[in-house]
Amino acid sequence: MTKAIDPSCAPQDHLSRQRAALVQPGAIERAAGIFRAMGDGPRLRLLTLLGQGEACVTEMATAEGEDLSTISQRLRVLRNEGLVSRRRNGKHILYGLADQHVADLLFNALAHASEGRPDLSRFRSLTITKE
Amino acid sequence: MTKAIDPSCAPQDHLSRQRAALVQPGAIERAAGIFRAMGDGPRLRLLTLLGQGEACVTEMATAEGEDLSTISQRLRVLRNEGLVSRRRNGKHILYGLADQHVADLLFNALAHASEGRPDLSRFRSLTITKE
DNA sequence: ATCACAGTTGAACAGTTGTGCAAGTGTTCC
DNA sequence: GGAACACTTGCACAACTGTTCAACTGTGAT
Repeated sequence: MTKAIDPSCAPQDHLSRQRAALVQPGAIERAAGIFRAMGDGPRLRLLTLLGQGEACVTEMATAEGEDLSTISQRLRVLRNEGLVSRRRNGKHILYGLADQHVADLLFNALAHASEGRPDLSRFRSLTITKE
Repeated sequence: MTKAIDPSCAPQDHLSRQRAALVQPGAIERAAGIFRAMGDGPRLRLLTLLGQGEACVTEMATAEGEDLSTISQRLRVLRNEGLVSRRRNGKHILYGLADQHVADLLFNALAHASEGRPDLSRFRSLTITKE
């Protein structure tokens, strides 16, 4: 194991000291958890679905052409990271995006992924005007 | 396999039709790839490091107390998703955040993860004023 | 040209994660 | 109460991912 010693590529290493002051240790791990939950195609599709408004599990299952159980499992991951809200409405359970931060994250990534003409203006307005 | 049929929890399913019009199919997969790359503690630490300015691999290795090879492998994942820039400077190779979108994503997630008093104002200004 | 330095890459192994199935809640309606 | 509906959860298995080590590439100095 060849550990690295003495960079010498920068005047002084401003890195390790400053970073510690900027973000508290736990924040990075939690942020990583959020990204990990969003870092899956099927799960991200669910989030974009919810970006257009609340939906029940059955509704999402039909939209995705998937088993109810599968959707529920995906939602569990998103719930564990606090990305979605959940409320019961009679027989159904309605899911939605947890807050504006999540909608922003979603919008930002889609914009970056679309690179150019995403035509997400309608999507953004839909999610922003939600609360 | 119990496929779901007929939601009946919403007036009509506005979901599948609208979503297709909003984001092109490939965008979600690419966005998921971005999130997946950021969804790892060690890799995300690297990005926050780069959020404070460019750094060479050795510098990051010392800051993280890791092997050079390990850091390089992590950077490869970030590079494959277009999250970091790379340029040679003599013996060293300097990495940086690819663009403002990445910095925004990073900032947003850290803000959401810190929930309250992140004190990220300095971080944001550092990354925003970069170009 | 040779040596040291800086970084990359491929392969193998261990740990993690997504999915499908079966069995389990909780709610509404009769 | 009981049946039907709308989910949820635990488990097992396959597929993926991160790390490590060794070998390799490219740059700068002697």
